[in-house]
Amino acid sequence: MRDIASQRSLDHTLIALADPTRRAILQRLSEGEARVTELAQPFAMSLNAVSKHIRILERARLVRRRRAGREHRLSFNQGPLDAAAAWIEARRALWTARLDALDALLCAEDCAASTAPDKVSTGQTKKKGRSR
Amino acid sequence: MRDIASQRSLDHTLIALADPTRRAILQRLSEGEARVTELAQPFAMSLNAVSKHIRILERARLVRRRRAGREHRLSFNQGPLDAAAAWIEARRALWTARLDALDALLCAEDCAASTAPDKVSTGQTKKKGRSR
DNA sequence: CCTACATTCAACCTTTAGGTTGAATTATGC
DNA sequence: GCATAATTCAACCTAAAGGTTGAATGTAGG
Repeated sequence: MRDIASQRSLDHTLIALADPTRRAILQRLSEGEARVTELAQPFAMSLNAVSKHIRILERARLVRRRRAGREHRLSFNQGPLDAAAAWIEARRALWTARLDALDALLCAEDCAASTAPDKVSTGQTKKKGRSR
Repeated sequence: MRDIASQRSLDHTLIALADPTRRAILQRLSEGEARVTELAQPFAMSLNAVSKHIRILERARLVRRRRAGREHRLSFNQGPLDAAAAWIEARRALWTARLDALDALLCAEDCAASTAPDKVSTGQTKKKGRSR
């Protein structure tokens, strides 16, 4: 039942990352705090548009806001990236495992049927040329 | 000028990942090939809806299609995940580097100003309790 | 051949994303 | 106090996402 919440927050994180403007903002913030106007400056769009992007980054908790008088200091928050990276890594691991199993199978066949063994006995079960 | 293309493909990858249905489909496919109907079966939505999700996964090149008679065999393609993981890792690295630099600064101050040195001289410049 | 299956295409609906402009809010600094 | 700066709020637009249903396509198999 905790799954459904982390599902949603993963959604929010990935949605937030899936836009070049927002990725640029995050890039900037990963180098240090900034105000809204500063963040908006490099972009050929209204301040309002950037403000909305920031809200989406906040929804994903990738960005935090600290009100300091009339200006808002935005800062990067790494946490959600970890979850996203973990998800991606898990699929990669699964897939790699599967390909390795396949390699093993193919190699077993090869080893059994092969009539021209060229450096065959070196125990090479590792992932090698498989397309990917 | 190659950047703009890889930007777009990163967009497509992250957009594709930013939906729970599509992540579930990818999860399934990372365990092995499947047909459209098989993929659709676990979901409480029309076959058509799933078909559309698959098209988005194909646009991101996360899924490949092999027509075999009247049925289409879908398979997982890991490549785009690598790019996404790389982007995420780069921001994490930047951020971590920055926090470490900050820690170093703070520690330098602490070391200079501290009047109640409790195990101070142990050369602890490492990242420790910083929030994250 | 003809039916039944696997899949997409086409048209439609509703919600959200991404952007605009203009007005409201709130703090600063003379 | 008052102009001005830093933000957001509100209303609107257009396009895309995510879903539906119904018809079209193409292949399989008795």
